[in-house]
Amino acid sequence: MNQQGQFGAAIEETLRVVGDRWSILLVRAGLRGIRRFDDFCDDLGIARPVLTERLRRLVKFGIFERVKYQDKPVRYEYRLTEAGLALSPALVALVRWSEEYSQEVSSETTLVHAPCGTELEQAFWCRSCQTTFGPHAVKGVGVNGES
Amino acid sequence: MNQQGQFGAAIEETLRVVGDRWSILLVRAGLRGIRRFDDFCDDLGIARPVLTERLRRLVKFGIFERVKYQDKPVRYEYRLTEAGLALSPALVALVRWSEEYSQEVSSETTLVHAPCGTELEQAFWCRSCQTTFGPHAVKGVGVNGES
DNA sequence: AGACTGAGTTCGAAATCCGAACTCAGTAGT
DNA sequence: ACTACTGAGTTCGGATTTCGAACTCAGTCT
Repeated sequence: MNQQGQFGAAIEETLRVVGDRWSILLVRAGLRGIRRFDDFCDDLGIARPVLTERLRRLVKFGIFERVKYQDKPVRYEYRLTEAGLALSPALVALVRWSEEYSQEVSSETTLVHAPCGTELEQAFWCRSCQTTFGPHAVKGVGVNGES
Repeated sequence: MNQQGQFGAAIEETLRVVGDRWSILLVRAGLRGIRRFDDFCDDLGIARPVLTERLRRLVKFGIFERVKYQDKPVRYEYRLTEAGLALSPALVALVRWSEEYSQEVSSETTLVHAPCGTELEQAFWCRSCQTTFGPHAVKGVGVNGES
């Protein structure tokens, strides 16, 4: 009871991993260099039991890894894996969206192209055509279409 | 009790809107052409009371609009607004991620550039430099140091 | 009249989330 | 050697969300 269109079941799967209120925030914290349990806790204001469970799950799905960083009292920290870092385009997309469309306050920060400082735009890139294009030109292959 | 880094409070704000288990799925369903209450319900398997509440909130935040499409028995449907459509880069980023990194099954579908059928890549575009670039060249972002 | 549609509501049970306090191993200070 | 402190978690009871199933309500179809 759930036929998927061209966007595929892929998203559902992804959201099963990072689709809750905290996981993406944890990834963002990871990108900001946060690694220790208590720091995640303080930074996000997440309840400890929830943090425990969430980190455990993210480790299981290969987004964070639990690394021992000290022996004396054994202590572990959580680092983003390559897969975790690879979520940054999604984070950036969300930031861009809020800059553009969110009615709320915020957004003192803007994302820019580091070398030149120009505000970045997000686009899809076709290697064959050597062009950028927007969402309307995206199609999913493997399944039958419908508009 | 929550100092945000250079990724800004923007994400938090966005996640306050679409950061639950269903909202992004609803947007995706919207992109697939789904508009009616019962269709969302059947397609996603979401519980009706939750769907009611979620749609209401998404309307409030300008992602969907509630449109009367019939008078006799008054009936409304939900359509994505421009702001809603603008979430698609984020969706695409998530799909791309799952294609690349998700260990689970799935992913018979790949996203392509409609005109030519080439698998798409996602990139940031600098209007000044006329180039595309990846997440590493994004600044204002808190990916300070570390590989 | 009776059955059906479509957009919701209402309900009680089940799963999640929360904050606050506690554990446990080891370290630092006196 | 006693006390205080760290850091990564657990354990608790209570509050919030979610769930599925059944119900409502207006109008239509046969």
